[in-house]
Amino acid sequence: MELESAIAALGALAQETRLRAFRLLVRAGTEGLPAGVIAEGLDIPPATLSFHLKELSRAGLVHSRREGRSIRYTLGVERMQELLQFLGDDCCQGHPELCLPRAQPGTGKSPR
Amino acid sequence: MELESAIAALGALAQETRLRAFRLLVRAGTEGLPAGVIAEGLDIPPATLSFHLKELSRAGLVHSRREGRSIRYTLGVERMQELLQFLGDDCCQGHPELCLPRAQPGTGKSPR
DNA sequence: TTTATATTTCCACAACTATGGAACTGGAAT
DNA sequence: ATTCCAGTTCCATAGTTGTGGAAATATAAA
Repeated sequence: MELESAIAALGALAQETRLRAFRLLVRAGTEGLPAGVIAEGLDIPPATLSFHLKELSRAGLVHSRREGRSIRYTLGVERMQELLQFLGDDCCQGHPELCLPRAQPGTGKSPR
Repeated sequence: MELESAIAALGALAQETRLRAFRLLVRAGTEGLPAGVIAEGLDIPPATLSFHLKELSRAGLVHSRREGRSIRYTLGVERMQELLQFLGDDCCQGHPELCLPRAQPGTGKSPR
């Protein structure tokens, strides 16, 4: 991953509304969620959500497709993976134990 | 990790100069680097670097200590780990293979 | 074709962020 | 004490980002 795309991805996530939307999509898994459901979940006006989804989309962190009259958003998994990889790069090569989290079952507070 | 600190960390990294400085520190490992060396490596004026290091520091992504007349910066490993963990949360609980990168030896282009 | 629903685009305004020169502070050397 | 060196703080300025109402667009239903 290039520096530029990493910056775009990090910038996209560095904002409350977008980070929340992103996490909803992380949890929604492969089927994703329609914009309206996200707006409702976050309790923000549609214009505002649309602005933020566009930003996440520019960064490649979400994808969207029309589905009847709604538009369904899904997580951009590849980009997310690249980002995590990128952040860990080089650190891990010297000290894997320090930087990369493992998929640890019981560790996380899950976000609500 | 809380949403707020995640936003602070992501925001701190979402800027070219800071992301570069951060990566220098990732590669520098536990001994870190004095500010002057970073400024030189990034080729920016000290006032500008100072501004950015402060930002990284506010986010907990770097630590600093005076050492003679220079100030040595080191990676804030714990915070970095928390952030990676946070981004993977919930995704991993359903589909570990999708989200978390493993420490893969031959995969990375190393950043320069 | 008219009407309703879902979402986006447009726009203006306020708030925040980055840049770097100049002045300042802390520590070491003479 | 004075001078030098490393880094920080201060400040003005330019640029970027977030907000949400109103208007526009696309699809589906009556």
